[in-house]
Amino acid sequence: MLAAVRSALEELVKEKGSEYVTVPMIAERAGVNPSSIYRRWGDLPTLINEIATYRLDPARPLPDSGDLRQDLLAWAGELVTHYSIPVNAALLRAGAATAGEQESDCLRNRRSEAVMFVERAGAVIGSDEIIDHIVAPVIYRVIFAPWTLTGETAAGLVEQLFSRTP
Amino acid sequence: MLAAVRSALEELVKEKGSEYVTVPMIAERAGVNPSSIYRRWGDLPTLINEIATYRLDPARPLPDSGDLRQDLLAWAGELVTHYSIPVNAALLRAGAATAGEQESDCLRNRRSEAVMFVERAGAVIGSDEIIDHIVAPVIYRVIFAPWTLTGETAAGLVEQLFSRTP
DNA sequence: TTCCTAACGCAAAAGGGTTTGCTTTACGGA
DNA sequence: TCCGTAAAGCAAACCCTTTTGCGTTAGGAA
Repeated sequence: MLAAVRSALEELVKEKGSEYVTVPMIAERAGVNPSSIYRRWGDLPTLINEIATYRLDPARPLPDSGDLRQDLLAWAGELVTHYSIPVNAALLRAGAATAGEQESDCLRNRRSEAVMFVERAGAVIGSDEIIDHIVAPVIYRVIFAPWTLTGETAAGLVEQLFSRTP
Repeated sequence: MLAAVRSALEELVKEKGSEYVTVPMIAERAGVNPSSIYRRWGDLPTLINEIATYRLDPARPLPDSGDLRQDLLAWAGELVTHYSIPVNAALLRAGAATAGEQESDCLRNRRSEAVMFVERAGAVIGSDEIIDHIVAPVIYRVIFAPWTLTGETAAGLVEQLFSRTP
């Protein structure tokens, strides 16, 4: 059932936007009963939040070429590719609405990945800078200006980050 | 009526989060009839989007000291101050959910302001860089990690932007 | 002042979302 | 195999949201 609900939600969120999706809609598309969804998740925002979280597998292998810049380039490209898929972008937007005072899972993973890169490379660059100047611009574009997200976005951001004076 | 609805929505969005606000709630708090809201805005997402837009007055005077860096610093500080107010942050998050294929008004203004700075200063820096490395990090923090938004955030970002090799 | 129009209040009705009690199914351990 | 438990289906009831028709009010133009 989880799988059916997940893909139903993904489809609907892409088709209509998360504000216009309802529990009965999801239930019908998933071939389950609305009451099953209510019992399991309580309400729609909770459901959306949970589904939006289980994306971009935290256990996937990270780039490890030995060169920080190379790795960041691959990693950023991965990020862009992921959110270029409309479903993922829509879920991110939905997650943004429910984010708030505590860190949302969506991005905790991104932060910890950034920390790992930095530690592995020996702090030539700060993890905050990776978040501010690579992750943030990408996420910002995904949410507010998806059409500015291109194949060159990732490379451009990494290059700018590395062109700063040391 | 617009004013009453606006402040009612702002209060409720701050109290409950935008997902849990309904039209009748807003109507009651604003002292108006729900049907008036429906006739004027059509539905809740539209209302939220419009209210979230009319913030950070587009007609306000922009910093103009003659020095680009100085101006950007003041401008970024304004942005941070604005979104440090919980109501404004909540409205931004709500707006994020409804943003999508066309540019949301929330940030069109920011973009045009950036363009103005660049033109006035004679293109020593690109407007895209201002968006990517100042606006985006701020907005990202507002939405996903509000507690990382401090008094030094704006200054730090501007400094980093200017420390790049020309 | 009078008329016209647009916006709002009011109330009833329609529609859809949510809750709830009960039944049925599926799975795992005696 | 035979329970016992947890999850899901089903259907009815409940409640809130949304729509709609109509009366009222406010503001502007003749």
